[in-house]
Amino acid sequence: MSLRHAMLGLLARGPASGYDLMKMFEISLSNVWPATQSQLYGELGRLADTGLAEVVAEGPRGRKEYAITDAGLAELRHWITDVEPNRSRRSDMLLRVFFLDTVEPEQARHYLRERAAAATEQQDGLAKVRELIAEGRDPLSVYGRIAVEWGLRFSAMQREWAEWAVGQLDQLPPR
Amino acid sequence: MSLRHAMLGLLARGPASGYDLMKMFEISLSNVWPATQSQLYGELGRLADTGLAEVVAEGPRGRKEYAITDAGLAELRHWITDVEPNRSRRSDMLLRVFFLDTVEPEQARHYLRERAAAATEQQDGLAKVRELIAEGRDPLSVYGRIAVEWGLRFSAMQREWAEWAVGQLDQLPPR
DNA sequence: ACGGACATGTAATCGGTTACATGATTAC
DNA sequence: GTAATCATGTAACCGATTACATGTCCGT
Repeated sequence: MSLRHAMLGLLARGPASGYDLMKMFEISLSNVWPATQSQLYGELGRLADTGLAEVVAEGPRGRKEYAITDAGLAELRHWITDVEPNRSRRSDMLLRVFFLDTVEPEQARHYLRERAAAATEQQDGLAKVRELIAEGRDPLSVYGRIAVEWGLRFSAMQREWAEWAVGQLDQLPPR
Repeated sequence: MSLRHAMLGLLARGPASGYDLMKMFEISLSNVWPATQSQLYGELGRLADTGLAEVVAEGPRGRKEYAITDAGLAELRHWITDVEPNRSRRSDMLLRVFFLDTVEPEQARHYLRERAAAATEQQDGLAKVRELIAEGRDPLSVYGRIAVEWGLRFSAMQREWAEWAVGQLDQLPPR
């Protein structure tokens, strides 16, 4: 139930409407926990029903502003400190590697080179993000940089791995 | 629709029953694309309906052995070479990092140390797997080693990142 | 004879995606 | 006036998980 906790996390920074949350997800959480508009409105209702958030203001166009409750904050903290993060993650990229023996070695090589290129691209994008948030000693900046650093290290690892893997293909017997 | 392709990939190595596939998923694919028994039987039916696989033998206890068809092999190869892998994905581990400012710095430190420990554990497990499959120039061994290497590099990266991140927390102002 | 492995299936539920549907307010 | 943005909601569908349900064969 991580969507619920992602929403509680954002609401912990201040009251927001469904529409506000939607933009926050797009801007800062899209790489870590994407969510659709439908999902957000549905879950906001459930959050209010279970007392983890409440409507604190109504505005134009039917706008409803929600705030996290004490129970919601407690639930958020419980999730962060007491719930073990999921270990395994599905990867269709890696799944293809398992079955690369069903295509020509030349296509396998191409596949791995493409992975390296994609990783480089991602790395370049994140490097720019890091520059933008290089300042700030406040908790939000510090934790933001830690998250971005994960992405940078991940894409660097993936690029190096893919380049190494291309070299490994020389071991293959002629087909 | 990666489950379908994972199954086609396994069937490409030879005919198998639902029960056989189940064990193969548990043993070799559980870290990359877990699947449940129900899912496998359901998808096997659809694979047969759409002509990507077919029943080639029936055995005791109602056992049905499936083989990949030419259409299935074509679909598998198409998926490997022409379909772009999903780039990023959901990580509740990283999501928690975004909201570490809602708990005490000491708990944040603990969270990150636990990530480092979990990564070390995973790394040790994979190192043992690598030893077991160190031999072999055949495609299956080569691609298997490439996949395991990804896991090793990933867990190494995660451990180093988590250790680095703990150090970053010294930047935080006293709470 | 019996237990463990082999073997297949269905139903309920859940979280997520896509598409549909509607309308108010604001800036130009 | 009108286009962009703000704003909320519902319905259908899909893939994955959990639980239920049933029965057979093989080794000891």
